[in-house]
Amino acid sequence: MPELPEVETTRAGLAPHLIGRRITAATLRRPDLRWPIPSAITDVLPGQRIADVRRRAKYLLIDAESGSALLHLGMSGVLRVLSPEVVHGRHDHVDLALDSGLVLRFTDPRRFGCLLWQPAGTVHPLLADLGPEPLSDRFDGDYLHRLARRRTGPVKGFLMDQSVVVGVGNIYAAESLFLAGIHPLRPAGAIALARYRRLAEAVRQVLGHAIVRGGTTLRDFLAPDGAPGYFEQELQVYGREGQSCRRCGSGLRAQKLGHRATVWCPCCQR
DNA sequence: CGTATTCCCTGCACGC
DNA sequence: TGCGTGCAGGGAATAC
Repeated sequence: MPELPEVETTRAGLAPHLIGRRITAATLRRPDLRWPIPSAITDVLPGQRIADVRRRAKYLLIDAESGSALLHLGMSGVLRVLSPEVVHGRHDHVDLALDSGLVLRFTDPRRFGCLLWQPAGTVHPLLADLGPEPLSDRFDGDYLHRLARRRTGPVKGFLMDQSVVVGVGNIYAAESLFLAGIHPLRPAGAIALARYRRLAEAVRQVLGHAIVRGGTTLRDFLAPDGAPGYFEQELQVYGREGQSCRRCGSGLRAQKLGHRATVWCPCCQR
């Protein structure tokens, strides 16, 4: 389940294969993923050179001359650079052929991902209202504290709101709150500045560490080179319901928040 | 505006 | 062995 570190890992893995290459063809094996794939992908993109591969939030942008292909991996999306001789499977929905002779293949069994088009000089609506990058200078405890003022909902949901800060999904929200010692159900507006400073630092630390580790592998995420990440071995609370806290030994508690599993340590998180 | 809920989709783990 | 059920989850859309 790609969150920001997995997307960043994918970006870094793809970039050397893509930057400077020309796209020679686009093959769609179905017309849509989460949304219809725009005609520009087959009509405009082929023939263009890739200038850069960027990430914004959990989106990947493949910058070509007249615009960018905008990709989201959703829950189960994988991008790989392969020899075109590799036989495609049932969920290999899109191939972008490169002048290197290789293909960029987008696989997504659950089809929560998307492939869209952002014309040069425009910002796609999906990117228009996103919050700051968690690893940028715009994100810190003062910023979180200011934004949380009128929020009465649980801090976990606040932290996962992509208009507040991008890239923090269910796994890293749980881990960051554990590291900061904050109870995930505490109302966002009822947390002091000092604790938000701690939380912002925890988010940076957890995400930064996960990127270094190559992303968390759960179920169906693989990095572009096929090497699984192994951050999951270091998870403190996520997926550990009923087990004991690695720090204090207390039994970890769990509850549904919205539709998301939420796990915390009743002793370490207040 | 903020908050809670629903929905999209498939593969897998589970129980009988 | 096979079937049904529940679950996983990003985030847009919807309803208050």
